[in-house]
This record gives sequence, C-alpha cells and structure tokens, in this order.
Amino acid sequence: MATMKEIADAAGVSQATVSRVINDGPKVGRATRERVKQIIAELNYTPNANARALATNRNNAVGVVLADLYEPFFATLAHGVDMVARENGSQILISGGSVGMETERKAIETLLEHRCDAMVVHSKSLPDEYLVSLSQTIPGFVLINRYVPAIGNRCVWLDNRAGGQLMADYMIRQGHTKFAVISSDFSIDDPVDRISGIRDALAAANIDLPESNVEYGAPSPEGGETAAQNLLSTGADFTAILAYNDAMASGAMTMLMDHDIDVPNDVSVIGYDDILLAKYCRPKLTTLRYPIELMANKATQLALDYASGVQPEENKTFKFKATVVKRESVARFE
Amino acid sequence: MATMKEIADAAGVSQATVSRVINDGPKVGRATRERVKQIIAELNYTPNANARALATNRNNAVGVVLADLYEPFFATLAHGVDMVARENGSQILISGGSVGMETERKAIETLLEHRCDAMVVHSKSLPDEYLVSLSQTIPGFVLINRYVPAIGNRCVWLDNRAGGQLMADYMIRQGHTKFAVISSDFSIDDPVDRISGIRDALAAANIDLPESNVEYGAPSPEGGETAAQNLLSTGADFTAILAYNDAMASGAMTMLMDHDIDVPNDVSVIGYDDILLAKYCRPKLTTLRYPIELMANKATQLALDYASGVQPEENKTFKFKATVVKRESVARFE
DNA sequence: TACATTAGGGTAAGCGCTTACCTTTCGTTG
DNA sequence: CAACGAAAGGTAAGCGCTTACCCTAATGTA
Repeated sequence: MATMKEIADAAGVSQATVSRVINDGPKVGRATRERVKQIIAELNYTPNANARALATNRNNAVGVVLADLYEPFFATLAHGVDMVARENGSQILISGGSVGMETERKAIETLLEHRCDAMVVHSKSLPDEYLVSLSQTIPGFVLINRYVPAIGNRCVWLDNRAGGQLMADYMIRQGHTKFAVISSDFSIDDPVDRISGIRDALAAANIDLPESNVEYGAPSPEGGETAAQNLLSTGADFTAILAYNDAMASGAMTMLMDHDIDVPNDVSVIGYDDILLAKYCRPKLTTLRYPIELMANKATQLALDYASGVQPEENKTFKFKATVVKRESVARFE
Repeated sequence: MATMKEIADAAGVSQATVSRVINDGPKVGRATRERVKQIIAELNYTPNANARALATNRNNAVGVVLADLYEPFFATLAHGVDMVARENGSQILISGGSVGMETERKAIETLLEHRCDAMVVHSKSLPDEYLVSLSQTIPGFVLINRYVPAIGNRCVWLDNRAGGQLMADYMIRQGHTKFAVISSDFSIDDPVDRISGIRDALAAANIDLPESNVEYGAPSPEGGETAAQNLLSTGADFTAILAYNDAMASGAMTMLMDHDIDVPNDVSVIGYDDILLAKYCRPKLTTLRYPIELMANKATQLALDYASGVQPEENKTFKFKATVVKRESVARFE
C-alpha cells in the first residue's frame, strides 16, 4: 500500500505538500495540486487513518457504546448516530457488550484506546462517579438514555416517569378504570420510573392498582406472554394492560387472543417504544413513541460539538418526552 | 492522557519493557511485570490503539460495509459480525451508505484508510472487477450476500435460486396449482434469481405462471400492499402468493384481509427472510429462513482467518441455503 | 574452572502522517 | 529601484507505539 512519501517522490514534491493537497490545505499552487492529485489516483494511494490519528491526536470517529445491535431499539440508536456522524464526515466505531458493569466498562475502554474524540454511550450499569470521571477525560463524552445530575449537560434522556404517566392518562381518558401492568424485571431504572409515572397518574384519578395486577417478566415477547398468562391465571380483573415495551405488549396480545380475548374490544393494550414491530403486529399496537433516533441525532451532534471545543452549558440538559401513537390495540371503554 | 513513556519513567524501566508487559510479551521478570501493572493502574493509562496500529501495521478491527442499520436485516448481519469479532478480541468498524456505487465505494475506502485487516462487505452495486481487485490488496476481504466467481472462496452467499425453487416446491406439495408472485423492482440479482428458481420448480411440475400473475413493487409492506392490490384488480386467479420478502408478504396479507380474503384458507402466502416481523404479524408468516446471522458469523471468521494469513482454498465457496419455516400463513389446498 | 546459555532488560529505528518554522521567488509599492 | 510581503513549498521534529538487536549477569555444563 503506497505511502505519502512515495507519492511525494513520484510527484517531485515534499511530503508536506502532498499532505496539504490531501487535506485541502493552503500553500499549494494550482498546478502542483493537480499533479499530486493525479499521482495519487494513479498510484491508488489511500491515506493511513491511523497515522493521521496519531499525528493529530484525534480520530475522526464517533464511538458508540450499546448493548446489542440485534435489538431493533439499539439498531435504531446506532442508525441515528450513524446519520449525523456521516454528515460530519466521521465514521462510527461500535463497541458492544450486553448490559453489565464489566462489558460496559470494557466497551468504553476500547473506544478510549482508539482515542475517539466523540462518544455516545448507552450505559445502564456503570456507576455515576465513573461516568463523571470519564467526562473529565473525554471532552466529547455524551450519555444517551441516562440522566446523571452532575453532568446533566452531557445527558440525552427520556423522561420515563412522564411517559408512564402519559400512557396511564391516555388510557384513563379512553374510559378505562381497571388496569394491569406488565413490567420488566431488569434491574435498571426505566421500569421503575415508568411504573412510578403510572401510579402517579392512577392515583391522581383515584384509581387503585392492586399489586396482584402487576406482573414482571423478561422484556421480550415471551416475557409478555408469560406475564399475561400469569395475569389471566390469577384471575386479575382488568380492561387495560400497560406494557413495559412493545415486545412485551405484543406477547401479551398473542396470549390474550389465544384465550379468545379480543384486543382491543375486551382488553386494550398499550406498548412503549414504538419499534417497527408495533406497526406490523396485529392488531397494530398503540404505543408511546420513544424518539430514540432523534435522541441519537442530538447526542451525536452534542458529542461532536463538545469534542470540537464547544463548552457544555451549565444547568442544561436534554430531556425528551414520549408521545402517544394511536393505532389499533386500544379501544374506548364505555 | 498518560503515555507509555510516562509509565516507563514512573516504573524506572524502559518503554520496551512496558510494551512487553502490556502485550503479555516475554523477557519481563515477575516482579517487574507486577510493578509495571501497578503503575499502569495508578496512572490510569490506556494504550493508544492508533499508535499501535501504526507500528504494527494492523488494526485489530473488522470493518463492515452495509447499507443501513435501520433495516433489521442489516442489524442482524452486523450483530453476527460483532459476535465473532468480539470473540476474537476485535472491534467492529461500521461503514454504511445506502445501496449505490459511490456510497459503497466510499464506505470501503474509509475502511481501507483505517487499514482494517478483516473486512466483511455487503455490496450490491460495485462491479465484480473492482471487488476482485480489492481482494488482492486486502487479505481479509470477504463478501457477504454476493457471489463473484473469480473470488468464490471469499464469498458467503445464499443460493437464491434454490430458495425460489424451495418455496415454490413447498407450496406445490401443499396442493397449490394457481400461483401469483410478488417480487421486488430493485435492480439487483436477488429477485431475478428467486423468480428463476420459482419458474424452475413450477415448470418441473407442469404449472403455468402467467406473466399477469407476477407483480413488482418496492420491497416493503407498502410495496406488498400495492402489488397485492394490483393482482386483485386485474382479476388474477391464484390460491398462493410467493412474496419476495417478509415485508412484502405482510403487506400483501393486509391487503387480502382488507378484501375479506382469508389467509391462509382462501389464499396462502409465503415470505422470504424470516425477519422478526414474520413472527409477529397475523397470521404468523410461513417463510424461508435467511440464515444471515450464521452467514455473518461465517464471513467474519473467514475474514479474520484470511487476514491472519490463512490461504483461501481454491475452488471453494460458502453457499448457504434457505429453509422453510412453517407458521400460519400457508394452508393445504385440497 | 572456563565457557556457553539464557533470562531480563535496554537502545533506537522506524510506522506514516501533520505542522511549526524556514526559505525562496516574485509582484508591489513608495 | 530598494524594500517588503505574500505565495509556494521545503525541512524536520514529533505523535505513541513495537521490535530487531544488543548487553549483562546469573546459571548451567563439561
């Protein structure tokens, strides 16, 4: 693979000049520039990004830490990062690892090794202090889907509590009064926050949510099926199910329909996330849109800005809210 | 950010020794090794991957070229690459770009700049010769989802013709004799190959497929809806629809059901790909499983092997076949 | 006891770029 | 016409690692 020196020799100029041509720098005459470009094309030269990164001490790549591309949610997140990274001429470097302290730490470590100036990090397990300390070393460090007060201006997050409230309120407005909740048993904040929101809304409407009407399971369709089954077998009384996410909601619907319970006429179901699946399952799922792509865009832009020297503003944060997407899984209850 | 020299000074050893410690190299005494590790931890040192890549002329990252992470298909592909890359201690570097000569070329270019030793490339637009020439520069170059005869040993691909044949045969065995086909109007080989396979199977069974029973559309649910609608409005006569992919199949089913045509009892529908959607739409889609994750695993392993000096065997290729996944959208026709 | 190993470690030359700082050459200008 | 500044380009010192090669002292060996 040709090096810059070879180009320089072939063109009869110095390496510096070649470098200037490549980077569209100044101090190169029109004719020289053309000639060098010509030679570059002829010799099929490709600059070495590693050498460049070393020399400039920056690597025009934005690093992404996430759990698993297989999850449509993360794929969408990655897509959102990719879009704005590409607009800015950067690559993305994905470093994965299932949820878990060690894998997450390792994923960040790797990005650090590559000296990514911008980093969009999705971490549920790492302690606040660690993240705060990272943000001191890495100018372009941004968290997505998490709020750490000390570095609120580096957080792009969703107000899950407000989301929970919203979904409950919406169902209340549809006339429902008997609720069941299908939540995730993952030990992260999200399910807790969402349920808090739900309880807030129900309490405000004077509606009781018996503990027996709350089921926990894996945040997957199977988890949703099991949870719904549990609800059915304990004879819980409800006309509306608030699910932790679309996957669980879809599983729950399957189970209900398998028991000849009509969705939405007998029981209404609302999901959370609005992943592709919500549009394609039957009945189409009414859900809350988690604007993850938008959030990823924002986070990336932020990371890029901070990386390039923009100072994070004090007391600022980037909170997003979910919105209701009406489809077919919810009916008015008269 | 601390450098190796600082560690060396702090530990009172040479850089070389530090390097050896980091790389678990020989020639370091037990005591020294421990002391250096200690200092590394204290000073919070992270090796610079760029410098290392420059010095060793290899970058332990496998590059992936694909169209769009947003598509579940590509997300699964990326996931498949990620899994085996991680097992081998490599990162993945994703370089995207919608289908199209220029974006694809650029995506590869970027990976080249980073001197990825292993590359898993999904390209539909680039000409064969270009890909062949790339494979000469990049030892770890592997194509996924494409077969280029000259470098068959670097191709991990699906036999689409056999797939088409399989889906038709399966439907024939279910007793169907009147077929319609909904295909994609994308100008890539896949739809063409699949239809060829279908025609082969039908011909072998002496079944006619009138040109008017073949509709083309965008490979999306909407495209499937439109195609099905066209079929219905031209009064085509069929009891089985062979769709280009699950998205189109699902769209077609929607349209059929909207016209009070029961799936599968009036018309059976079979898809292709077995993406998540197939499991979640109603009725659940009978389809062909496209083992893309498996293929991605294979491709990555191959790329890594070739990159590390394994010589591609002559006259070898990595052809995968689709298999039928039976769900609910196909019924026997008596 | 004399000599060959070998374990442990240092030296320094790159890897392929970028860039601060010179140098040269002209066209201007007072 | 001398002095000057801009334009065009060269020089060379790194960036942070790896690694071939060299050196020393301790251990083994005949």
